[in-house]
Amino acid sequence: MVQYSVKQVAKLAGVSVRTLHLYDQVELLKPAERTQAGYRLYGEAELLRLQQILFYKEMDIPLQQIGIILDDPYFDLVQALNKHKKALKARRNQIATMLNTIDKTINHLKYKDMLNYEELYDGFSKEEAAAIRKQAIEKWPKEVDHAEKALIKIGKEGFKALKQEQDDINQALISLMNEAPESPSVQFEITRHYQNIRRFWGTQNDGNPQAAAYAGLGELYVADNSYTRVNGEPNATFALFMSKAMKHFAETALVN
Amino acid sequence: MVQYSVKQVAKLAGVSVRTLHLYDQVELLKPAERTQAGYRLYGEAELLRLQQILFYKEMDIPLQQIGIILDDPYFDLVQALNKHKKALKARRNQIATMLNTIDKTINHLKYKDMLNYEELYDGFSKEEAAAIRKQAIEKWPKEVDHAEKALIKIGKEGFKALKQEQDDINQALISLMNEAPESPSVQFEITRHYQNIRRFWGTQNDGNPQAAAYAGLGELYVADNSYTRVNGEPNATFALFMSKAMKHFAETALVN
DNA sequence: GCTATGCTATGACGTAAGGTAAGGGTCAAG
DNA sequence: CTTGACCCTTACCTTACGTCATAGCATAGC
Repeated sequence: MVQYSVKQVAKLAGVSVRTLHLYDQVELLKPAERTQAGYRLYGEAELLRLQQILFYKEMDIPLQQIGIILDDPYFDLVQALNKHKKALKARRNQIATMLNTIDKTINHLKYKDMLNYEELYDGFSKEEAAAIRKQAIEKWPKEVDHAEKALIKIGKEGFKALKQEQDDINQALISLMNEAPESPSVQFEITRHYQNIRRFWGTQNDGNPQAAAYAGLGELYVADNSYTRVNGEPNATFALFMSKAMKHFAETALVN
Repeated sequence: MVQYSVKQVAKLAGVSVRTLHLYDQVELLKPAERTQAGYRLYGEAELLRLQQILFYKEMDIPLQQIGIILDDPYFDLVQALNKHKKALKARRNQIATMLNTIDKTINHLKYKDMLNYEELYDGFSKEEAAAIRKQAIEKWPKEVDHAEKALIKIGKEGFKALKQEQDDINQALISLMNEAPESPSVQFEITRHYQNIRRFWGTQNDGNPQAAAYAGLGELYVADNSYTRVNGEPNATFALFMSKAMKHFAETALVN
């Protein structure tokens, strides 16, 4: 009968001694016996059980559950695994969403100060050009070319009109800042705001993806309020107001 | 100047009161002031900051980091986000691996006792048929049909030969159980084992994916040792031995 | 027998982001 | 003046260990 000490087991299985102490304490893996001095001694059977524990641990199954799996012969393992699988999938989707948000934010920050496109957007202020370009990049991170061609196609006059209307809408919204973001008057202007934004975003699809994107843009305004300016100055309160109004709009008007 | 109590802020932002207490404690979000009685009072600015906190929290960024992002104007946010993105991607891939393992295990468990295919595998024992079918399903979960057609195509004689060799290899390995799993003699038999298994797995691709799959099969043997039988009885020690030998083989011989 | 070195034991604290009480003030309405 | 809703702080619980701190045991060399 071969016997192994904690350190030997730890090395064989690639875990720490502390882990073995813990597993002993929570009754997940007890040593086969103890020496007079209290040293833990493990046999082959325990090594096997440890392998099984690690097998399930690889799937991120909590230790408690592993104990049940290994000790309760009537446990419905398939059902438990399916449930766990569902949880993992949810987590995976959540991470995918976070990655999207991060990408958007990075693009946002990266191109925020990119103000050197005079030759392309000749005739507009640097700030205007950068704003347009940024919004394009946020929508089509890898298709900036396409976006810029589209903007050029609009032409200077078309773009100026677009910009004029955006300013117009902004002024209207600023004057409504004391109203509730959900109030009809605000939501009316928000509708115009949305329509105008959509021209930059193209018209590929409508409904839910657009709703989420629009609400997300509102959140972005809050995270970086240099976007929402009042009389040329970044204004945090206006940013918050806009994000609330946009969120409300997305959740009501844009629900398909 | 509008003031909000904890409960009001909590409701507005969709967080718990406890969370506000915590953020106060860790200096992430302090109330604008306190009443005589010690009640927390928040203003619009704090509401905005809370929105920003939640914005970053959505990306799973730790609170400590969020504090730095919001308070240190020289913090390189883009770099930090890129780093975080990398971590998230790693986590995503890890979850993908776990989902694969779970799928394999579920299939393994599900079809383990499916022994009613006499008509298809006529002439072989039920156990043999089930074993074949299970391995097929593990490799092609959604292409069992195809797999079974392939097996039929091999024909009874071919299959019997395959089975014979498998038994042969098993006997050889059992007799080598006292050797080290990494020893040349064991690894030689493992090579045969691998070749034979590969016939069930097809020959689509070789190299690393195969290596991981083979090592994974070894782990599966440990998790359910009814696979590795000695004289018809499940044998845990043999399972452990096999998994070690297969892992070693995968890590040395199968490295491209 | 003594000691240096290495292994082992238990106990306890820390981690992240809160949940969940316990025990006790505060405030406005009736 | 009481009631109910709200607020406060303190503190323990969660996961799966890492990291000491302190102290007992084992073995090899002298």
